[in-house]
Amino acid sequence: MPELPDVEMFKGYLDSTALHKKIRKTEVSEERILSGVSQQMLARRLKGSELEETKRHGKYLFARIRGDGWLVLHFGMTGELAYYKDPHDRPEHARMVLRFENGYELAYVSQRMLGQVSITGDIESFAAERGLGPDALSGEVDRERFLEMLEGRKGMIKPALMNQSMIAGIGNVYSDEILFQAKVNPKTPANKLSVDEKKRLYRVVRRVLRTAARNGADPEKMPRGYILPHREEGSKCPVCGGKVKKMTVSGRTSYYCPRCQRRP
DNA sequence: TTCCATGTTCCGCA
DNA sequence: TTGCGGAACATGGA
Repeated sequence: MPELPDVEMFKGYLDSTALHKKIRKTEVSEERILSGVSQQMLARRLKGSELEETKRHGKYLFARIRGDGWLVLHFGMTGELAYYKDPHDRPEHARMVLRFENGYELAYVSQRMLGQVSITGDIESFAAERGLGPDALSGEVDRERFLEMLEGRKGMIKPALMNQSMIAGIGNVYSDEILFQAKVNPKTPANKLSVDEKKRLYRVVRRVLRTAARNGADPEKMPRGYILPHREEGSKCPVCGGKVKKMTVSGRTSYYCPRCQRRP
């Protein structure tokens, strides 16, 4: 699930639940999810402290630990957060649990464990180490910068949009939505896009991500005319009524409308 | 039983 | 150098 809009939703969730709560205990049931920090170190850093604010960069969520540093959460393909009062409600795949003084728990849930939890002193240097480009919704990515990024790229537009070192935050599902809204075929070489198409893509990237974030990244709440709720081969295109098709683009399943998104 | 899945990373190759 | 395809990671549902 977690692309930029989903992580934005997790951010709001953490903000409205676990912020400013004193941490009594940290439990990690799967050490594999930790990256660059031991269970003991993590527990020591968090104990008696609280999470004070959150930031998001691409698909990463950062929670500032009172005192020093940031807790880093990345959700992989199946991650999410859960805050609950009764430990019996602890989700099955809770890999890390913060237990607060008030008795509540915040769980980092990850069925497939493709995500990671770590600690960093500084978000900018963390992003630089991971080779993350600017966040797709940040002011850093203005139209000019976006056009420059696509300059000279010979590869297909879809993997370019999903390339986290170019822009951070767009994944498989939302790249499909963006290309559908912009009426661009996913396999179009980036350098074959007209200037108009590139400008349109820029506008659409922001509009789609903002809209999805505002609607809690819930496919059912997307505006009419979005392909997201129709990610199924043979499903009806919400714009032209034609059939949605499935194809593989650089190893990922893509849904698109051949009529609305013609090859150049 | 086999295939597939909203992410990332690494390798081989063009 | 850039970018693509495939594999790997790990788990479970259709």
